[in-house]
Amino acid sequence: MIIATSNQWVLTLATFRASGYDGASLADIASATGLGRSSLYHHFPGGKEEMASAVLDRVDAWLDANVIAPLQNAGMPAERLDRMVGALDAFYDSGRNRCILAAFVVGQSRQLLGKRLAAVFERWIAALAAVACDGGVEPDEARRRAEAAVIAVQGAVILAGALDDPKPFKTMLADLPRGILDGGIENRDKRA
Amino acid sequence: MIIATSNQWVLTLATFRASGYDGASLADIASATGLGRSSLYHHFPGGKEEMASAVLDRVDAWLDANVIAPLQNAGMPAERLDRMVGALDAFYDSGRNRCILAAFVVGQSRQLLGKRLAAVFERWIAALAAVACDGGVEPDEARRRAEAAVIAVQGAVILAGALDDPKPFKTMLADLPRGILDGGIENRDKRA
DNA sequence: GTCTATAATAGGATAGAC
DNA sequence: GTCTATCCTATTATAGAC
Repeated sequence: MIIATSNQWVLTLATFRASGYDGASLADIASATGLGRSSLYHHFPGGKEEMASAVLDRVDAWLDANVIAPLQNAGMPAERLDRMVGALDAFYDSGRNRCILAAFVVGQSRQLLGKRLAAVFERWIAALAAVACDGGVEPDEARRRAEAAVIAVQGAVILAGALDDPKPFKTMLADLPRGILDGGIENRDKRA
Repeated sequence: MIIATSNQWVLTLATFRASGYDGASLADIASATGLGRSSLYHHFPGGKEEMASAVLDRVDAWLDANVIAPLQNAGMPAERLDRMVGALDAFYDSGRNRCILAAFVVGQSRQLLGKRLAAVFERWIAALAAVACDGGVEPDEARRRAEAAVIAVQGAVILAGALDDPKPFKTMLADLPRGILDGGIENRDKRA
């Protein structure tokens, strides 16, 4: 299927990101990818639901390759976190893109994909908590900081989108490693 | 208009919150409020767009009365923040409800209401920053902490919704005042 | 694998009786 | 102020030619 072997899945992702599941019509997806509506059904007999699921498959794989794996690689905790930060900066275009996970938590897609969305967040949080543990943080506190980091990413994407200004997202990303390893941003205004 | 003078606007709000603007059909709103579709048009000749705008009016008023005003009232900064925390806990039902602002940032409602959504966030951030200033925080840092607090609320609602678990939201709310006044959560694991 | 054509339905909106 | 009936368009989905 073409969406699995070309960049067209990125265009489909962009459509769902901007419009949500309910707001993205097949005409929108057809227009974004350059395919006819019938061609979409050839690749995804299950219709829009299968398209959204396929996009989530790709996002899942992207997260594994660009977030989970780098967090688990060798290196100092701070270096591993920096790799994740770089990947997130690209994925969200420094805050100019919405989050597909947040978009899918609303409306019909919540019923269709809710379980998978929870699993994605759980995996991300677990990988972040493991890095915090490697950095010497107690397990319970590591989990709290990992949740806080994921919360910060999601919230910053919302705020940057609402204000139409990437700054809050950039600030959040810059503070993220310290939040995991030092437990806060208490030293930010004292740094060089 | 009945939605402005009864609790039916809350039911309309709930529909938009759960389904987003594009996902909430007039049949859904009619069913939630108990009104027929034509009755809705009697109150809102502008259709769904006007209904969403009216809901946002009410949310705006709710924010003024329950968040902005308490933050500006007399009292210690910590007490003012606690009042906001209590209001947010009720509004989001301890994390079981989605955020209408986040829902409206996606899809068609973004085009319709984007400017107003930005204004709501700006007002909220400004009020929080003022409290931080009253607590002795420098203006630039106060603004950063205020943004971080709003980000935390938005992100925690997303995560709690995705995990179908209110815990991340409750943890976030408990840490919010410290984040504003102390600049982080560095003392959480040391508290009683 | 992509297209045109077309069905079938859902959604937004209006008219007019009561 | 609410209802029934209706219109129109958008949307999902399918059939079948190429």
